[in-house]
Amino acid sequence: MSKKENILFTALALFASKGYDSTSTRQIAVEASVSEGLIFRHFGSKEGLLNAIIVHGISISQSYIQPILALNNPKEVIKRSIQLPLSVPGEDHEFWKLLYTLKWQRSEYEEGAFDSLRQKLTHAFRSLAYQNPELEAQLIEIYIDGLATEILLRKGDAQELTQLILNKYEL
Amino acid sequence: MSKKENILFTALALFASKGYDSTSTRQIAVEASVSEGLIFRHFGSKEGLLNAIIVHGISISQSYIQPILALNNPKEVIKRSIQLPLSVPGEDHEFWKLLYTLKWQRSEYEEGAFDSLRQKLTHAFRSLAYQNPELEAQLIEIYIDGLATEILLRKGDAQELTQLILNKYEL
DNA sequence: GTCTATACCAGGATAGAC
DNA sequence: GTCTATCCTGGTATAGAC
Repeated sequence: MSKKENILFTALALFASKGYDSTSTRQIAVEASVSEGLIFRHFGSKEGLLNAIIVHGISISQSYIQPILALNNPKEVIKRSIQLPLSVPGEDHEFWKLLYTLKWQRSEYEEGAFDSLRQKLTHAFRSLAYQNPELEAQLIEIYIDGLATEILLRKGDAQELTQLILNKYEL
Repeated sequence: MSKKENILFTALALFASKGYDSTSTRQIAVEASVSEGLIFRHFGSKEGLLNAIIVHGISISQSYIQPILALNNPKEVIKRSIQLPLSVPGEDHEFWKLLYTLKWQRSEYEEGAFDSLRQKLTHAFRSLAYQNPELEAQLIEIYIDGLATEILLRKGDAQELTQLILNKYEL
């Protein structure tokens, strides 16, 4: 791993656990075993470092949204969407925790990452003749957020909860 | 309004909009038109100020949870719980936004405010003979969080979404 | 690409007068 | 209770050498 990557992943871990503002570049440098100056050489500013993390994370997250977008069976789309939080690998949890934190802290980061998924869900509900496909899709997003909160914040096992929700849709 | 209260409400507004860490005591002092020293006289530290805000807010929030705890009809308990986010008066929105932000930022603040409500909901579902009352109660909490997010963060009108959820329980 | 040294500012907090 | 003035630390960021 290059020092640049090293800085990026160290910063991600610290931002996720203590928050962006209360993590100092000093600390990132120490934990990553690099000089503080190097952070600024590579990323320009602390904010630049944060952006690099987001960009990297978004591209990773596409990798588990893409497969759902490719599905044809509407029931399968709904099912896989609900299972999404459970299917995110542990190594990506830090990134998602950071993103959820930022969402509340700095509205700029309210994520468009899920826009395409919402559209897909809307279509799925429409083809299943639900009365209000848009709202139903929004509700699935609420489930995703809720399950993510359970997993990321309370470190709970969301398996049962996921199953309960799937049952409600007879999936 | 005393200067002390003035500091408290000004800080609440700033913390809610920009986050705790990136709001300086300097700024609070300016916006509240008091000297910076006064903040520390009254609250000891910036952290102390935050605590005062939380304590004040928690006591307010009891005022809309209490009425639900007093209900006897289980269906009514569920209904009113789901309507909770919609029923929170606009003037309390800032406080809730702050609390949701802190929840992700500093786990200490993961709120026990709703513990009693969760118990009440569990009983309600049990008396309605639901298979898994605990999980069902947890799901209602997810609805509450989701609706709160819609209202507080996206400033959306959660009326339709609330109705959709109520329909699912035939309420 | 990387480190060392350092500038410079803003943060929280305190002292002392009124 | 309140203000003014001030301290000190630690934050981000830059310069210059290797």
